[in-house]
Amino acid sequence: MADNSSVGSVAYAGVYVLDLPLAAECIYDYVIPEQLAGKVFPGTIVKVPFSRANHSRLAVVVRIKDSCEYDKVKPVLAVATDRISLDEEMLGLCSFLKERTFCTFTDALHTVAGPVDKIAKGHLKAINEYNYFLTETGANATVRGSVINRILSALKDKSPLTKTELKALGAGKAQLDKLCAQGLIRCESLELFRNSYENKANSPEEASLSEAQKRAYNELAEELDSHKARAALLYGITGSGKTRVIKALIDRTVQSGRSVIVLVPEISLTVQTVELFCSYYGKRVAVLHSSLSPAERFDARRRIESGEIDVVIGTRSAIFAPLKNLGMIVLDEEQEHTYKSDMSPKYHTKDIARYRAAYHNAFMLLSSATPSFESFYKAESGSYKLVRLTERYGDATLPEVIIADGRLDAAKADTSVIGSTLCEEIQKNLDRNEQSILFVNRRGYNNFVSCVMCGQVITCPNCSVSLTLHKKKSSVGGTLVCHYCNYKIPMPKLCPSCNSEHLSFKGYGTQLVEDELIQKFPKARILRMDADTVSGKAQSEDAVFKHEQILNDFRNRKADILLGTQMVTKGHDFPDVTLVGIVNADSALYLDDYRATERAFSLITQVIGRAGRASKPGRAVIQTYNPENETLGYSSRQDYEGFYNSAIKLRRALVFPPFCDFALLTLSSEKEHELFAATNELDKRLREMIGQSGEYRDIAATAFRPIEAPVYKVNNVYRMRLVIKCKFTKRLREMISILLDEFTSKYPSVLLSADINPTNI
DNA sequence: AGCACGCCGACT
DNA sequence: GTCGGCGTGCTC
Repeated sequence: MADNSSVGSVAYAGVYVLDLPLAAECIYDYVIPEQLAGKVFPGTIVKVPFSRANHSRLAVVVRIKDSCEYDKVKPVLAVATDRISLDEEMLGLCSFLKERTFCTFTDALHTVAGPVDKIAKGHLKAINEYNYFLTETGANATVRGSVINRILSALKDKSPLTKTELKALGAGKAQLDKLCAQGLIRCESLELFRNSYENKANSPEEASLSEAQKRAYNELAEELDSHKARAALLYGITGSGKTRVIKALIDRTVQSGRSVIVLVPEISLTVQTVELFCSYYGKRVAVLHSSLSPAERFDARRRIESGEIDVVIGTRSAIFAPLKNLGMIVLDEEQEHTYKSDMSPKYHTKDIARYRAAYHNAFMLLSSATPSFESFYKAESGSYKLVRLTERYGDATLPEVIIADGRLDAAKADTSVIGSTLCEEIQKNLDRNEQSILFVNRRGYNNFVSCVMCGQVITCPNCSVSLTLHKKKSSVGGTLVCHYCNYKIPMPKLCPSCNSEHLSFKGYGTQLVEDELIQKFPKARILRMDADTVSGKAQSEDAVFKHEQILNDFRNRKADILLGTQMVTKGHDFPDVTLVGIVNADSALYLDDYRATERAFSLITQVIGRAGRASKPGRAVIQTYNPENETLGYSSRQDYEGFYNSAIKLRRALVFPPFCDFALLTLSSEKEHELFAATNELDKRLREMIGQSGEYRDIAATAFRPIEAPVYKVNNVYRMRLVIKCKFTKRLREMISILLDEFTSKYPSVLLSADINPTNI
């Protein structure tokens, strides 16, 4: 134990020890020994002795103080690394994440600063390019050993040469080291950054802004120039040219010497936007997204930290890009659910953006054609500046929307998935040699296989969902696939439970629609884009590539019809597409989530927006059995504000977001009995806490009864949910923390996690 | 008595 | 998480 009664000022470091479970995590105090005086600051990564065994552990210093109540303080062992430390903003972000998402400090640290522990241990290093120069001694030297001679004469021709180039001449590491030691050559290492986007740089033509765009730009520039942590919502209909306005604002920010983060919902869906920015800003831009390797990610961080980057573009984790002097943060398509992290820490990018904007006095710009109700409400009520772009740019006009009533075909006993109206429109497009896009909500062929005799649906043995049939065009057999755990079996010929050969196939996905298209339009060239055609694994690097390839093929007119899932609906600009079809709008409209209509509106509006983006007029065919549906009406008129005004009344009346928050507690376990016991006790304890005489009766929260998760079992893990309607205050966070603490120790086999304002309820 | 095993609680 | 402490219960 340190003797802290001696003279002089004794300093203590308050630290978070890494890799502790949530229950053990708190700020531990360690005394800073004399030899480390002046070397330990908030943000320093240190080694400390921990637990009875005093194993050396990594820890992050979060504060320095000159006294300490605890009487058994141990000393800090050492500064773990000088390669990396956290600045004030990063430390603040870690605490912010920990407090609001109930994650461990270590989880927060990884999210904010990357694999700090690996970097500290030297597992992740920059790749160095070694350059060898000929010294004066070397230039005058005459050597025989044939390899050495070759090295020197090569360097006499051209200096420097890289290690790789010299190795090609047969030079080994030992020989190079020896020559260096003899002073004949000298070596300089240069950090080499792996940057896969570098080759995308070129100089595109500058586009000038339309009058409407200029007005929007001027209004937003005023907010940007204020150097205050202001926020604005750029609400612009599809095709109004929001990206041009944003580009102009980025220019302005960069010109004023400040940096920018541009966030996009998904890189593979926004390749065009990313390429556009890369081409404008060249080497001053860094691209960050989830399919980068740890090494590429590390390099990108180094480039950003070194100050050579003005613009970072990326998906949600790019919000943590360590840019200094941030001037603006843009969230493009701000309503997209991908901005909410689905893994611990379950943060919302917008909250982090607000934090960083406040820290830097930067401007936060949200942009969307179909803003989230939360954002539009804030814009309407004045906390965000609201800027509208209400006309399509250039000659483009809004597409004509045709609602195709599926009941009419059904009455004619037509069981086709592609109804008569949509068929006619596709045919017209094929005749005129114009392109069409079809949106189908689901992948696979049929998503329900059941037995006509015994009624059993073939389900996944690991999950409580039906298996989806996947098969090649018009072939027999095929594979049954679970879309949750990827369990696969060959399609059985007989019912697995009663051996009957009468199986029925219901529900359809992209593969069946593709098949039907081939039958109806044998001459049409069709491209299908869904998770299966893009790649087996949707998140691999390959996926980005295949994605791009399909889209490029379509843009280059190698196909007449592009058919696919959500992927086909996002901001791609296809000038020759004059028809879009939504094969089944009902599947989006009737979900039991309170935000289902909001999402359906957004989806349908986006799909419609794909048609007629250039000078040719476009049409959109929406197939539905509910042509009178209100949401459908609003989206077919592209009337966001009408939709918002009607829906917000209901939200207000029911006290739903944005007028309240939801906290979702999920309990999961492989052991169903223990899950039940834990769920009941959690329910009881929660009601006690917020009840009449409970210690948290002041927080005005309503707890709903625990229910099974929408998919009760996934990968043999059972899941129960408990929803609390509340205001997300400090008191509420405190209560949830206590619940989490109590339960992790009491039910070790049950995992309890909290998610604030989850994307689905 | 001596030790294997499992549960619990502490960790600055 | 990881460790040690300590109870239980079995074995030499």
